[in-house]
Amino acid sequence: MKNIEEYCKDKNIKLTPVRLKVLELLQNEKSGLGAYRILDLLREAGFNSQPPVAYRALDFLVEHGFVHKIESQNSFVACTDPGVHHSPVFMICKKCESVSEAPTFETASNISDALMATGFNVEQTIIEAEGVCSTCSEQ
Amino acid sequence: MKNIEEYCKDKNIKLTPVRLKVLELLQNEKSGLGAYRILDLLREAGFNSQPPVAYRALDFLVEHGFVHKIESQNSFVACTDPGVHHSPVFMICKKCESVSEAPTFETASNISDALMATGFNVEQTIIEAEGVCSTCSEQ
DNA sequence: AAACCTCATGATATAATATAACATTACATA
DNA sequence: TATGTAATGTTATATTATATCATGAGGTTT
Repeated sequence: MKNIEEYCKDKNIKLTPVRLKVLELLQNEKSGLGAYRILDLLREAGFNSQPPVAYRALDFLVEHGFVHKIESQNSFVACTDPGVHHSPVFMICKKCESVSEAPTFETASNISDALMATGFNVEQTIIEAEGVCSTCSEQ
Repeated sequence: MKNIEEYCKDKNIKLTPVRLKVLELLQNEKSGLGAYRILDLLREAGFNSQPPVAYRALDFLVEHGFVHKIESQNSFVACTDPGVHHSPVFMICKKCESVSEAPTFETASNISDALMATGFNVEQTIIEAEGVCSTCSEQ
């Protein structure tokens, strides 16, 4: 959170009440949350609950790297390393539904390198692994 | 196509007219097609055009690896190497909108290895790179 | 202070993507 | 023929996302 507050101050952008609330909701969850789930939770917390409210907050948070979208789920998770530019790799557990961001491996950027070598100019990568997390595997 | 026909014969599964048509539509496209675009094209070709028709055909084709879903676009592309099990890596061009399947790099499976080493049991990976293709870069 | 600008929010409607559920058909084979 | 299974037909609806226009809140300029 301190990273985020500093980042906002530096860039002169505003973490308004809705935005902050959405960020907190995501930070309290191990799974990804869909926009309409977030909307429900916002309503419970006394916020206005029309879809654009949630989507605008999410757009803002994603744009600034505070939140990531999980494309294979149409869901959102809080970034575990906000303010630091990175190419996230997600591990999605089929059993407990947790979504965790893997520590950035060299191999992630190796993919970009390999693609770049074929002439394709990579700007962004989306990497999501589905499987079973270590905790669930042990059981 | 020969691969696909053999595969179907071997596994005793049926490439019915709608399924074949959807596959052909995708094979003729460099971009990903959305389900409702496919639905329109099916209608033009004289097929029944209710959403489940397209989604069922797509489910079948994806299940058997003849088609891949591009998660970041909610679109579908024909597989360039059907019948051969692989973890595809897609290159999505922002300019011409082409979607191409990268030749399978070792680095792709390296990601799995790296994640496995952390204790996460990978079953499937989704890897999509957004950027500019070599053709568009040259211009 | 008044006028103005910009960004954020409010509010309504609708677009785009996807599936549930149940009825019907087609074809293999017992 | 009857019976089972997979595929298709059909209707309705769920889920995800955006367009559009109106209003408000807070600065900056005049």
